[in-house]
This record gives sequence, structure tokens and C-alpha cells, in this order.
Amino acid sequence: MSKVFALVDCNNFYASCERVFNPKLEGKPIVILSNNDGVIISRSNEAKALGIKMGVPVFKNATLLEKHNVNIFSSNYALYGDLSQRVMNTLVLISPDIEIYSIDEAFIDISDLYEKNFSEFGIHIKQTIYKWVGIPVSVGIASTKTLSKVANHYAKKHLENNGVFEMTSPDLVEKILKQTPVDEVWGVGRKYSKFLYKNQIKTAFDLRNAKDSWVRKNMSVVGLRTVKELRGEPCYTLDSMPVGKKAILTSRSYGKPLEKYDDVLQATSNFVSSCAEKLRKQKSCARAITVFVMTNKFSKGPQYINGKTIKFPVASNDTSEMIHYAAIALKMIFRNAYKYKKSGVIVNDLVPEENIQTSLWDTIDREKNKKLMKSVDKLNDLMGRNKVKFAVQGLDRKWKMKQEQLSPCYTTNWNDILEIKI
DNA sequence: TCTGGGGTCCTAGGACCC
DNA sequence: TCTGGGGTCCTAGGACCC
Repeated sequence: MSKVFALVDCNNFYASCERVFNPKLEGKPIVILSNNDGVIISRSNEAKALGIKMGVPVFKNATLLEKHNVNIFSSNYALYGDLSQRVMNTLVLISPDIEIYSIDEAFIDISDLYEKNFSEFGIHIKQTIYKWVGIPVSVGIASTKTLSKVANHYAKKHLENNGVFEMTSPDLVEKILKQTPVDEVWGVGRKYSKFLYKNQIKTAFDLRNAKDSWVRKNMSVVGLRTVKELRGEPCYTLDSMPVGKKAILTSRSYGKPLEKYDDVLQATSNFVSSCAEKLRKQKSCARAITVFVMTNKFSKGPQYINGKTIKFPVASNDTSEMIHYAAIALKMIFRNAYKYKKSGVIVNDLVPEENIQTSLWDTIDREKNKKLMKSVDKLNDLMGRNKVKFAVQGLDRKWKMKQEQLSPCYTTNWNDILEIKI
């Protein structure tokens, strides 16, 4: 029984989100900036047409942006996250066999679709999401996930297909793979595409015909899977059960460089708090915490980058305990006389909350602390993020990031709700 | 002035053991 | 020249994704 996958991918997702509640932006160039308003991470088609590149610092695009009056937004993850959920909820209603792959895309297994009219189904998906949520999507349909990615890419580039492209017939697959540059294949990144080009493998079709042993040797089993998928042999199935994360990371570049230990500690303990919250949300505890700091790699000054991992005596998701160990780690790596630009916290070695191994020598009243954390989470849920926090997290937020072009949180903040003037 | 953040998986090589 | 061999576990680093 052969498989059929549909990949539903939102077009220029962040830029499209900004348009949903601000129709004046329709047809106008839009770019979205990363945290700290650093680089461009999403562009509307109009912005792409102007030659504005992805991942390029804003200041390097300043003239272009100004000249064409491009609408610039700081990233607004509260808005994007909420709209993403609406898109996914809609998809689940249409077809429950779904894997949410990222904030803006999902795979659907449509192998058993009634009457096998895949293209028509794709159009139905596209129209429904646009009508209900206001986000335009593209749909790629093929017999493996990797091929459905190729099909989706093709749909986006060739608008005559109305954003839906079915690539199920072998002849068509061959034809499209021949026109697909190898670097556009899912799983082929910068390093591999350079390597493949050097070896005369330039299209997805060339890669499909590469020798298994050669691929295995040079691109590991992961590369071999990609090749097999290009041949129509599914190696990846639909992963519909969201599993708990294996590691959780919170890090930020600071709005301005910090030099004092206390300031870096303040920033870092806020990241710990965020990691701890995420742990409690997925009902996990961590057995270890890593703290890292770094200077600005783009500046000319002295550079320093270091990290330290500390294992907990007992797996934990308690903010105060985690801050305690994070501070120890930070103390070990912190050096004076550097201008720190970024720090971060990774919690790893995660275990389910209910089966943590306690220690004989444990002196902490874990039940009491658990209740405390529960109350803190409840209050913050009710009254807004970080309304209740630990003193070390500070109030002055010297590290806070730049967000000068933030759009309103139309859907997640009552104060930002859309007003309609008649 | 100004260069993001959050993940996964695989492999090579070292430590350790018998 | 050559210094035992083989297994397992862990970690760091590299590739990729969005």
C-alpha cells in the first residue's frame, strides 16, 4: 500500500500574520526582524522581489528598506504562535492524521483519501484555512515527506498551480527533480550542497541517482534516507504524537553589552526561570543545567565564549534550585573585563516528573517547593508573564532586547484588541 | 550604533572495563 | 616498524531543520 503525504506550509508566515489584522499591508512589502531587531527573518513576496535577502542584518539593507518604504516589524511571537495554533486546529478538523512539524507547517497522511482526488483535497485545505484564519498556505503532495517538500516548493514558485501541487506520477516526479537544485532538497544544507556540487551532483535528480554506498560514506545514514525518499521509498513516517522535548534552551542577545557579573546573572536567571517554566509545562525534570556566555563575535574587542554544565543531585524543575546551580556555573565561567553580548541556559537529560530518582541525602522539602512553583505558575498565567518572580531576576532588565517595531498582540492581549471605527 | 533563537540526530573518539 | 583486543558508554562537535 503506497503512501501519500501532503505538506501544508504557510506562505511567508510571519509576514502573513502581520497582514491578517492589518489589511492595509496587502500588496505592500513587509519584513519581520529577529529578536533584538537584528536580522531579517521573514519577507513578503513584494519584499523578496525587491531583492531583500533572508538572514541579513537590517542595517545592511537600510537604503533598500527606506527607498521602497518597506513595512518593518519586530517579531511578535505571541501573535504568530496564536495564529499558528488556529491554522493547526483548522487542519486537524479537516484531516486528523497530522504531524505538526513547525510553527508554520504540517504533514498530513492522505493515503486513504476517499476517491484519491488529492489535488482537490489540497485546494480544499488551502481555501478553508484562508477563509477561517486568513493565512495563505501552499500544499505539496507526494509519496514521501521529502518529495512532498519538493512539491510544496514547486507550488510556491509556480503560482499557476494556485498553491497546490500534486507530484504523484513517476514521470512528473522525474521532471520536477531534474529542475530542482540539490541545495533545495530537505536535508541538504550548506555544507552538503557545496560538497555535492563539487562531485557533479547538482540537481535533486542527480542526488537520487547517486550510489548508496557513496552517500552512506559521505553523508551518513541521514543522507541515505534523503536519497531513498527522493526515490519514493518512505523512510520517515508521520510522527503525530508530540513527544516531550529532550533539551530546552533559552538564550538571548542583550539589547546592549553587559560587563558586570550581577547584570549577567540577572539576565541568566531570567532564562533559567523560562526553562523551568517550560519544564513544568511538559511535566519534566532536568538532571543537568548548562550555562553559557559569549561576547559579540562581530565586534573587534577581546572575545570570550565559555559554558559550564552542572549535574543536579536530584532531577529538578524548581526555579529557585535551578537558579542556585546556574549561578554556581556562571561564577565558574565569568571573567571580568569582557563585554558580554549574550548568555543562555540549556537544561538537558530530561526525565518525566513523576519518576525522578530521589537521593538519600536530599535535604530539600520537594513537596513544599512543588506547591510553591504551582502557585507561581498559576499567578503568572492569570496576571501575565513574570508578574511573580525571584529577586535575582531583577526589575531593571538591563539586558532587555530591542523591539522597536512591535505590532499589537491582537489576539492575546485585551489591550491590543482590534478596534473598528465606523 | 546595529548581525536571532530553539531544536534534532548522528558520529568519532576518549574513558573505562575485562 | 612493532607496544593486546574488543566491548560499552559518554560527550563534544558537526550536520541539518524551521
